[in-house]
Amino acid sequence: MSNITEIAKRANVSRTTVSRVLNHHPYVKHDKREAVFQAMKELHYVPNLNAINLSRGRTNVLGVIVPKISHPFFSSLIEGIGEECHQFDYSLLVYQSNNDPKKELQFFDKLKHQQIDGLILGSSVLPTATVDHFAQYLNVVSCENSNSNILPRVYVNHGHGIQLAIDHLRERGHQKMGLCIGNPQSGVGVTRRESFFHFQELYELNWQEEWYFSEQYTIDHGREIARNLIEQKERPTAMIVGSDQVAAGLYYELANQELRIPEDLAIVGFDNQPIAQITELTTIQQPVKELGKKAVFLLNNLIHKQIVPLSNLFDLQLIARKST
Amino acid sequence: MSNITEIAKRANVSRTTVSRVLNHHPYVKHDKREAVFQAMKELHYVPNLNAINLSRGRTNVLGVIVPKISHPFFSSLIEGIGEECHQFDYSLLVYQSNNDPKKELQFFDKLKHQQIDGLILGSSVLPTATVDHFAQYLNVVSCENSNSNILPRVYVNHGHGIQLAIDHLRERGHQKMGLCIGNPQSGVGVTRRESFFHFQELYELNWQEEWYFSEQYTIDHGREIARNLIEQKERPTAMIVGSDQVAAGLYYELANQELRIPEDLAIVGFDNQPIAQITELTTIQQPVKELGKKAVFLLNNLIHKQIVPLSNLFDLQLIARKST
DNA sequence: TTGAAAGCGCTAACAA
DNA sequence: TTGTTAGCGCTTTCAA
Repeated sequence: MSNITEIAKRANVSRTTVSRVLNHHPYVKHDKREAVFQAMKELHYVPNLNAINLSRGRTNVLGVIVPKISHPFFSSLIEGIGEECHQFDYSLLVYQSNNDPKKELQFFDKLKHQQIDGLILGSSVLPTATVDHFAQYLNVVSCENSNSNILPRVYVNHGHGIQLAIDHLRERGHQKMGLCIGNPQSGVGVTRRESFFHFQELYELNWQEEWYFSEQYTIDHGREIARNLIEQKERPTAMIVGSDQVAAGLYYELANQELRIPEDLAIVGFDNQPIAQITELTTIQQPVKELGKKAVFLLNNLIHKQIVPLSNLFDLQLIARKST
Repeated sequence: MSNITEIAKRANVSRTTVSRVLNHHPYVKHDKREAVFQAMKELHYVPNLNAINLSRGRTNVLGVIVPKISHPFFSSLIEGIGEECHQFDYSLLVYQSNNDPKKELQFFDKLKHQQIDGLILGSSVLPTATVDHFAQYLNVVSCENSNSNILPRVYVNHGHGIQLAIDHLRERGHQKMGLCIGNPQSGVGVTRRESFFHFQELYELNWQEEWYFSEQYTIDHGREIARNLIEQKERPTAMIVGSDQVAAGLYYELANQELRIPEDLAIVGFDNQPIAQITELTTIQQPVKELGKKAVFLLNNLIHKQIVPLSNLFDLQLIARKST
C-alpha cells in the first residue's frame, strides 16, 4: 500500500502538495498536479481513511440504532436514512438494540469514541434525561417525539394517527374500540396510548380494560388477541392496532374462526405495509423513508454547527380499505 | 477530550504504560494500573478509535452490501449479520446497491481505503471475475453461490429449492408450471432459472415461454402477472414464484378475479415471510439469519488469516400450506 | 505556488 | 516491569 510520501517522492513534490492535490486545493500548478496524478496511478494509490479521520477529527460515518432491523418499519427507516447518507457522502453504521437500554448506551460510546460523527435514534427506551445528557455534547437526532428541549427530532404525530383511526371508526358507527400497541415504554407507545384514552374520554366512548393489549409485535401475537377477544363476553366492535403485522394476524385468526370483518370486528392497522394491502386492511400510513431522510438532513446540519429546528412533524394519512 | 499523554502525566507513568493498561497487557504493576484507571476516570478519558485503527491498521468494522435494505430477505440477512457482528465485537456498515454495479464497486473502495476490515456481499451483480479480483487481496464473503475458486460463500441450494417445489407440485398432479424470479442476473436468479428448466426437461413437463417472468419484486408485480396469466389462452396450473411478496400479489389478484387457489392455479413462494403465513402460501423456507451469521463467522476467520471452506451450503425446507 | 514541520492519538519494537 | 522512541498516513499551520 503506497502512501503520500511515496507519491511525493515519485512526483518530485512535497507531501503537502500531494495532500493539496488530494483535497482539490486551488494553489497547485498544473504540471505538478499532473505529476502527482501520474504517480498515484502508477503506485495504485488509495488514501487511508483512518489517517484522514484522525487528522480531521471526523469520520463521515453516521450511526443508527433500531430495536429490530428486520421490522418493516425500521428497515424502511434505515433505507431512507441510507439513501440520504449516500447523498451527503456518509457511510451508515447500523445497530440493533432489541429495546435493551444497555445496548443503546454502548452505541453512544461509539459516538464518544469518534467512530461516528452523529447518531440517529430510530427508537429509544432510554430516559429523556439520559439522551439529553448525550445530546448536549454529541450530535444526536431522534425519530420519535420527546419533550426534550435540546434533542432535535423528526416524527409523525401518532396522537393524530390515533385520532384519524377513531374518527374513521366513529363515522362508521363504532363506539366500542380496543387498542393494541407494541412497546409501551417507547415514545410512540406512550403517545398512542395517551391519545387513545384522551379521545375515549372526549368522545365518551365505552372503553374497557380488557380491550387493551401491549407488547404485541408479531402475527402470532395478533392471532392470540383474536382468540382472547373471542372468549370475551362483551367484545369491542373495532380494534386499533399499532402494527400491520399484528393486525394481519388478528384478521387472519378472526376469519379462521368464521367471524366477519368488518361486521363482527373492524380493524385499523398502522404503517401500510405490503401485508396490509394483501389483507385489505385499513391502516395509517407513515412517511417512513422521508422521516429517515429528514433525520440525516438535520444531523448533517448539526454536525456542521448549524441551528436545527427541534420539532419536525410529518403528516399521517388514513388509508381506508375493507377491514373497516 | 483527553488523550493518553494527559493520562500518563497525571498518573505519573509513560504513555506506553497507559497503552498497556488500556490493552490489558499483563506487565503492569497493580498500583500503577490503579493510578492510570484513576486518571482516566478523573479526565473522563475516551479512547480515539481512529488513532487506534490507524496504528493497528484495522477498524473492527465489517460492511454488507444488499440490493434493497427494506426487502424482507435482506433485512433479515442484515439482522443475522448484525447479531453475529455484535458477538465478535464488530460494527456493521450497511450499504444499498439497488443492483447497480457502480455502487457495488464504490463499496469495495471502502475496503481498500481500510474503512472496513471485511465485506459481505448480500447479492451482487458484478461479474465473477471482478469480484474474484478483489477477493484476491481483500476479505470478502458472498451470500450467493458462485463458481469462483477463491471467493468463500454461504448459500442455500436454490436449485434444490426449485426441485422441492417442482416435486411437491408433481405429487399434486401438476404438469404445467410457470416460473417467476427477481433479478435474472444475480447468482440466485441464474440458479433458479437453470434449475427450473433442467427439471422441466428431466421430467418432460409442458413448459411454455409465456409462463416465465423475471424482474418481479413487488406485490403489484404479482398482481400484474395474475392479470397476464388470466389473459392467456393456455394457463399453467401452478406457478413457482421466487418471492413471497410477489406470490402474495399473484394470489390476491387471482382471488379478486374469482379464481380458486389451488384448484385453478397453485402457487409456491419463497422465503416464508409473514405475508406467506397470512395468505396460506406454500413456500420454500430459507435459514436467512443463519446464513448471515455464518457469513460473519467466515469473514472473521478470513480476517484472522485462517483457512475457510469456500462452499458453505444450507438446507432449504418446503412448507406446505393451502396454496398448493 | 510550494514545502518544512508539527501535530492527530495511539501502538509496538526495543532497550533497560 | 517500565520507558524511549519511532512510526501509522494524513492535514494544516507557517514561512518562504
